[in-house]
Amino acid sequence: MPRPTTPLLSQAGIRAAALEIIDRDGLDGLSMRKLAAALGVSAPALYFHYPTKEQLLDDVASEIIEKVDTSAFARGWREGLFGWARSYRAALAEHPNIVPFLVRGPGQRDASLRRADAVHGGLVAAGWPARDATMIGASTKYLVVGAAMGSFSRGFVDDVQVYLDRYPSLGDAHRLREHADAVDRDSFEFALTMFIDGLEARLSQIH
Amino acid sequence: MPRPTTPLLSQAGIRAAALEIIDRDGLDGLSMRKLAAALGVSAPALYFHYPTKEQLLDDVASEIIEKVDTSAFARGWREGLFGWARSYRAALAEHPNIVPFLVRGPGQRDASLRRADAVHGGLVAAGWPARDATMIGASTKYLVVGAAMGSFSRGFVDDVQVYLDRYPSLGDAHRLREHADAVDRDSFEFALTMFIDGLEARLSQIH
DNA sequence: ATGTTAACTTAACAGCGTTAGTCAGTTCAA
DNA sequence: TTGAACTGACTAACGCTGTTAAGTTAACAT
Repeated sequence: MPRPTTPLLSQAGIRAAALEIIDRDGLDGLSMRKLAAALGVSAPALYFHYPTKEQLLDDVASEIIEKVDTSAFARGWREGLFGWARSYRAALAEHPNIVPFLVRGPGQRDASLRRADAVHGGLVAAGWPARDATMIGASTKYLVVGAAMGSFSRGFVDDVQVYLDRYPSLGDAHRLREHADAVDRDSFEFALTMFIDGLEARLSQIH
Repeated sequence: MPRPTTPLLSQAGIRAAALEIIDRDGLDGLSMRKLAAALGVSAPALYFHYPTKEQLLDDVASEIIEKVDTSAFARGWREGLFGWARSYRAALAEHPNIVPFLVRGPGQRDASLRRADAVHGGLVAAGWPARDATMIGASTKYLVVGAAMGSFSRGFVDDVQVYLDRYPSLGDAHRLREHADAVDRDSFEFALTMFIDGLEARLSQIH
């Protein structure tokens, strides 16, 4: 079956199938052979569309970052920071399994750099010194990434037996997971609020 | 060469060699064969001492977490939080390459659970509501993990060409790296301070 | 009509974690 | 002192991985 009339593959289709597998089976659960099988094709066929697995994952990662919204800086630095952080976290929480990969290259991914620039610009425009703006951007990223890694880690306890053995009275792992998710979500909001409260006090000291 | 007079391998020796390789070649750079070669032994010999690579890494991770110090809570929650966070971050920054693995199981690793308990206890003893204490612990971990992932990411730019192509005027990648490290360190301190300042305001509201 | 490119195929390579089976040195019981 | 059991290594091999090479034919350009 050589050169079909209408192409079987496209970059977008490959990305979508890859992300689906990652969401379902984890980052390690994605192999080129499995991906090819899901697309009804042999593994080397993928290499006609993507030079390496790394490049493919990089594109998937960029697609996710592209959803992060920094527009809230139009309503002030406080709103901007909240909006960016929440949107960033939400984007990662939607695909927790890819986070460990996604976090590798935030320094070099274009979509990330554009957003970092927007954040920095929004902060400086609101009266923050450039050096503070850099640290605020980095700090917020720490919170987002840290929280995202938390929800990523959760995936490893689907191995629920570990918990059931330790807390035999619990019995319902679904509840446990939901609880952990809620703690993570609340803790993130908490951390973000405390951090921004601290920032506000500092800014009022500066001016 | 079967069963030598004095054993060639020990769990501690294997862990040390593994960590050395991880520090030098990255997490993906560690293979059982390479590790065995470094120890002057064949790969399957390792399986006599460790049942899986995962278990080995888990032990290495625990060894690192074991260095995290929570004793500063004896001097109050503020000092405790600062001390814990800094010690935690320092422990991870010493071996950035293992961080992505280390972060996988903080919920199940015993060394982590013990420290989480100490932190929670220290906060509650200082007058924080239990629910807040949980969120404070989680939030601080987010900052530490996020910052650690940042310094982990740095490893991927040893591929300096990426940067040199983009900023040809820079020319000295060593400087760039040091600069990034400094930004990370300062941003972490900044984030931690802002966060704890926010906490202090909140605690004074509670009481 | 012909040559080139495009999009797939199967076969294969080197490396991975891991298992099976073998073997000699050590330790302990009879 | 001998024999059995155990220990700590070995080589060979399995199935998996990302990736490359070579072959095949449909589609497109001249």
